Amino acid sequence: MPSITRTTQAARAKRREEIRGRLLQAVEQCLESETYTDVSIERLVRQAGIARSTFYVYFEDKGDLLRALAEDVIVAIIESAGYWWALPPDATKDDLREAMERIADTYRTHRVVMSAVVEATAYDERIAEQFAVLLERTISEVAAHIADGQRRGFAHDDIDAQQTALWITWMTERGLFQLITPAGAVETERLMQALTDIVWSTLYARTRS
Amino acid sequence: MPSITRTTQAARAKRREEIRGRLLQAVEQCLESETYTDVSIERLVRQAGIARSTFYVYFEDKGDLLRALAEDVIVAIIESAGYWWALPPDATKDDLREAMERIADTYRTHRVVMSAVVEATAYDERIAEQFAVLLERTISEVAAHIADGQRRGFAHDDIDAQQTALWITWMTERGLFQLITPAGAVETERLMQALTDIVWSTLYARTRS
DNA sequence: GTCTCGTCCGGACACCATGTCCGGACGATG
DNA sequence: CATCGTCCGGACATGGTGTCCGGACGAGAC
Repeated sequence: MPSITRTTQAARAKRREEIRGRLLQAVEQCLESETYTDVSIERLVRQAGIARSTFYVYFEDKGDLLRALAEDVIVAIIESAGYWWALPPDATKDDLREAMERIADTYRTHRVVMSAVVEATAYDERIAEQFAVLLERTISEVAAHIADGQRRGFAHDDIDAQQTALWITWMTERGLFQLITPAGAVETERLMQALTDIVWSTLYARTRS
Repeated sequence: MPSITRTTQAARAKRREEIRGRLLQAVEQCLESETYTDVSIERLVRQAGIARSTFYVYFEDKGDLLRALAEDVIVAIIESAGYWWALPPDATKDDLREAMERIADTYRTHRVVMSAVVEATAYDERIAEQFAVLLERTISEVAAHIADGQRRGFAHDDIDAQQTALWITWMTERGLFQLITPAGAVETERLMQALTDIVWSTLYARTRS
């Protein structure tokens, strides 16, 4: 007879979550000192203190683990980006800058995972797909924001909402990645101001004067 | 006694170039049907019709081969981008669009190699370095163009030339990559028009009226 | 107290790609 | 015919991956 007490199941689930959490934590630690590509499952499980064979009980492969890690981060980014399109029609340039900086902060907070995701996106199809969802979601939100602004008169009506949304999203994503890259000895404040200026002059400038 | 006739040396060099060329050609062919990461040296040399051991006489590794391939392409891109900052002070928006489209054409022409380079940049340090040179070179050219325009009155003087150049370059690079990516069922014309609009309203718009 | 179940460990295995090395073949030169 | 440069083919060590299995162990079941 299988032992299916409620308490047993709960205990099992808890233990499962505990080990799963150890793995997620371990990969973040590994990513502090190594590139995602360079992280081997061997070192990963040693860091987590579990057997290599056990790893495959929890995740298909390294990519699966990263996808699990990325999910929460992507949600956080989408949420923080929401402050932009929630801006009121009469928002000032400073309001826009603050919204942009909020997104940048989220990127910085999750810098380790985001770097790995961008890296893996280059050659792991499934991660690329997941990342594409983030991009597409953002693009459609930006496009909707522009179209809404055009109807309500706070955005230029002679621009192509869809295509402009593409470029602005690509630009922002790429720039934020540069922001969290080790090589980037960038001056964050001036950088974010410049991004704000570009978006402002592209979308709103001529409707305020 | 070693045989070092002039004709011998010339013949040897020619043969060397011939094999080297076969390898460069083979990798381009492989990249038509496979990702850069998925290309194995085994298949590569089979495609080129040489022995695997011979490969290592010509290149250190796969990355070395790609770097060799990328060099020419990068030169071509820098050259085509030059048409932008060579635009006269009284250039129209259409002139700008044509300059942008020229860059896009170059990207498309070298789509196979550029895709591989962007992919490899994610995890191959030395290729990343090479790609960074392209970016930095472009950024400084754009920055110089903006600064020049500010002095001569054809560009907005209330923008940060350096930081704006960063964003515009990142945006363009990322967008052009999307343009050559298989997933991108993008409408090229509208897309390039939108890029032109963004750059125009950011840099020049208020100086012409 | 013993049985059984779920779970994890440790190790073995086959597999694959990489980079190095070497002996043999071959052609061109002196 | 000896020599040199070059390429081929194959062997080898290395290191990572994903799968599999026997054994251990704790916690309920009876």
